[in-house]
Amino acid sequence: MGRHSCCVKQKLRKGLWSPEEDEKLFNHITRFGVGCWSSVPKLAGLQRCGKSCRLRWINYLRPDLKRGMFSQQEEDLIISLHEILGNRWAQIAAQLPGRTDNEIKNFWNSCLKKKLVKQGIDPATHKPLLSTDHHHDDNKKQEDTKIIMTTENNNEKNNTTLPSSIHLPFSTNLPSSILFNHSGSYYGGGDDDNNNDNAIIEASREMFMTNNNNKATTFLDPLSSLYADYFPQQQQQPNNNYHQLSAVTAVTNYCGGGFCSMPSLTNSDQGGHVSVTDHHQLVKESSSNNSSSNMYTSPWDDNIMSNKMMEPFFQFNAIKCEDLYKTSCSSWEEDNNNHQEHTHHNTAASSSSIHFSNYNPLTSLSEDLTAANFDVFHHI
DNA sequence: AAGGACAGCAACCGCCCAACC
DNA sequence: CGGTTGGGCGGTTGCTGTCCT
Repeated sequence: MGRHSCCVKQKLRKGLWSPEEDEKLFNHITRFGVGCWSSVPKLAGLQRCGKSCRLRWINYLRPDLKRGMFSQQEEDLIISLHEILGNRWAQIAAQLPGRTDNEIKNFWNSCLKKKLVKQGIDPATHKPLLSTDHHHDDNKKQEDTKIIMTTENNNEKNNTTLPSSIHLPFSTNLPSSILFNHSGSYYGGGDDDNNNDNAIIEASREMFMTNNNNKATTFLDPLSSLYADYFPQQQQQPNNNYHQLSAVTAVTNYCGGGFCSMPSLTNSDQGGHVSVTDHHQLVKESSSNNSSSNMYTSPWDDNIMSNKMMEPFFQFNAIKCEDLYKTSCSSWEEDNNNHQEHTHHNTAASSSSIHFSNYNPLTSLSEDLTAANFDVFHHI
């Protein structure tokens, strides 16, 4: 059968997706939904085949994707499912919410397969390898166990090693609900300047979105955990400069067509460098008729994750954190040296849609930093 | 410091299948 | 009923970053 007809057309781009392409696709799908993929490129203004768009959406842009490393539970589940299902990655992926078949397939081929072999298990049959080497025994198993534990311990103790993408453990840092009034004043969370230990974390809880005309609204707050991951010493060095850094929470009005001024929607900059993207989903808990407050709950609440009201979504590019950090913190260079893994972002490529020039890290105000429909609020 | 080897992963390719005409 | 089209899936490739010598 060969190539799809949609791919036969000339002048179709191939290879890595640029942030601009991602944004176009993201805007299109969020606005019109997933329909006929073959028509998506034309409607979205992309020089890609529909298949490529579909793949990009499913494997990367979809807002419900879980990112970051596989947990031990996920790993075990994949192995178990593979034993039953074989290489039916799509079926395996169906059992792991937020994971794509491609991701699982890659994980299997790059890690799990080798791990099983090391443990003396045939990854194809999940039975002990019939090897002439009878020493795939306790020593090897212990070694493997050690490797796994070391990795996990590192993740827990030392956040300086970032995965290529992060699944934010948001629920651990966010209050269950945050109250704001309609002007964006902050009512909830905590921002105790006298207790700098958790200044970033506490302050980053500030987020706000007004609800317009009883329609769905979206917001994102990528920062409370991003800071914990990006600048872990923040919590260890309460007197450093970091607490003066204000975090920016981008807020936009979904119904107002506000995606147009979103920052880059990709975590893959053009150089293919590592960067971090997170997707956040808003749950508007209360009816907008309740004028006393707008209450938002953590989108990661399991009960709410199944709630249809969470449909609108956002994603946030951590480059913004870095840009802001550079802008705001005089000790950037110093920190930069300590976080080389974090510095590969092509910030120039993706910072065009948001400007920090007017940003005052020492005040607590909100201002419209970008075009219409894109509001930025910040805190500390 | 340089370069080769390796690992990880995004994206493409080719095939299958179902829906539609 | 056969041809066409489009979506889905698994295998594979190739790029990039990291590690190792």
